[in-house]
Amino acid sequence: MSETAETAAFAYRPLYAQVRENLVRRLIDGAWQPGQLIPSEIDLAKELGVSQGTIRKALDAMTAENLLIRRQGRGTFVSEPEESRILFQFYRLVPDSGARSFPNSRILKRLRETANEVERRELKIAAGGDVIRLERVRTIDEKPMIVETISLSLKRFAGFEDLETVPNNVYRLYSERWGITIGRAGERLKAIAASKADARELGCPQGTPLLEINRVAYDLEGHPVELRLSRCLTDVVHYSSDLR
Amino acid sequence: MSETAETAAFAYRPLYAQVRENLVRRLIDGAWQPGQLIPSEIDLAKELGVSQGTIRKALDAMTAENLLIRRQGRGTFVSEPEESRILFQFYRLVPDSGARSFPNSRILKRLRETANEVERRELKIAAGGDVIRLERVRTIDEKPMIVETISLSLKRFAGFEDLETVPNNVYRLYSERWGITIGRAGERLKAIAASKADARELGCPQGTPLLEINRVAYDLEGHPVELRLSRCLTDVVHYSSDLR
DNA sequence: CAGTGGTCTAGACCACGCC
DNA sequence: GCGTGGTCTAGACCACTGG
Repeated sequence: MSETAETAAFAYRPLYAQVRENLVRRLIDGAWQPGQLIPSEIDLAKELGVSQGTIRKALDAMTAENLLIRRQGRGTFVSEPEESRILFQFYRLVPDSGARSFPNSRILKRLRETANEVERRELKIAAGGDVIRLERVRTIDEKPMIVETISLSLKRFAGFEDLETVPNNVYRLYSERWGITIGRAGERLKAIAASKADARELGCPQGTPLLEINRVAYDLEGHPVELRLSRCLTDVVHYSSDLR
Repeated sequence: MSETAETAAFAYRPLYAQVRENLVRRLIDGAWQPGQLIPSEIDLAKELGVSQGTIRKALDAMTAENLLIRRQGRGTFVSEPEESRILFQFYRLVPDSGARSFPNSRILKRLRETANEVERRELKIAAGGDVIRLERVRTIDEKPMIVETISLSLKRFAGFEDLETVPNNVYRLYSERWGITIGRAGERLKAIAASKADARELGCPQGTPLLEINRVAYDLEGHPVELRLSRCLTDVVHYSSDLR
């Protein structure tokens, strides 16, 4: 561990940051699987030759990033994408009533296409590269609420075409089938008018104001993985955002 | 400090949490003013009779909440509401180009009214209580982009009626004039159609899709302070949200 | 150079979960 | 009772700032 600090005199990096990088690498490489109990602080400290306090600082940082979950008396676990906390981490549309419910999905289309300009730019796909384009409608209490298009690089998600079904929780699918964990996402929101096609799927008049959510999701290494364009009816739900 | 821990056997609270509470109180009471250099870790440790590490943990927590700014070699300072970091903390509308610019404001109305039902509920105002209602248009590069209504409890903001002018940055005004610091805010977003009045102010056709932002802002004690309803044209700007 | 916050260590004790 | 993470302490050294 410490050799790195000594040889890297050009750019000083704290020990705990190096430890964190080492441990995140284990998640990326799949050495530590979602749900798994990882070694105790003391064992990790012995293994890496640093103090327990330094290990703790790295683990605390990863916990703050939702990569790990610590349970006093039990141990430290790798976060699972199906946990409700993670489930809602990337899903900010909530009913006005406040009760958080998760939508169901119905797939409209699943196509393999050549990546368009936006997809090439956002997903860093080379010219001529292919994408999987997934169109689906999401319903809350049977009522269509969201129509969305999901784009994935076929290079990154080899074999997506051959899947029999696409589950509701695709982030869990990414994790289980391709070992890709979504670490963070950025969303850009606008208000738009419903197109003819959107209106048909959502059962609303053409031109109805919709909330457009343009999401790019990134893996643990910070590479863009998924592009998602959602159009949402917001008559009985809203997008919730906390500023602090 | 420690007496609290001993007498409060019913509900254990870590020392650093008690220290944090003690220090936040100094901000609320105005003993520590925005921009001020606060005592060093060592001095605080001596004063409160705890170790430097415990002080550090409290200060780090407050730094994470944007209440303090720590500068290695210089000291720890109280955050100022006019700093650009804080300025953009509560302002998530950015030009599609990415260059972050701050809008100007033009006041349309400033009224004293009896609080309506929504204001009473969100701002915890008793029946019959009064509010200041502020209507303004915000422009980016001279172009009207946002029309918004700000509601404040008159009880909390005594003398607001008598102000000669209302500045663009009202959070700084709250801080300087009434010693109220906004600590966090919650926003609920919807897509709506422009009303006749909104359309006139924004120079767009009636029915144009607008992004509606419903914000409740809270002070350091967690009490609601400001209610704000914004309607935004999102043709050249978008609302930016980071999920992690 | 002195003083500040930032890192790292070592060790003690506490609260919690499980057997 | 034992092992886990959580808290608290004390002290050393490093990196940065300003006079």
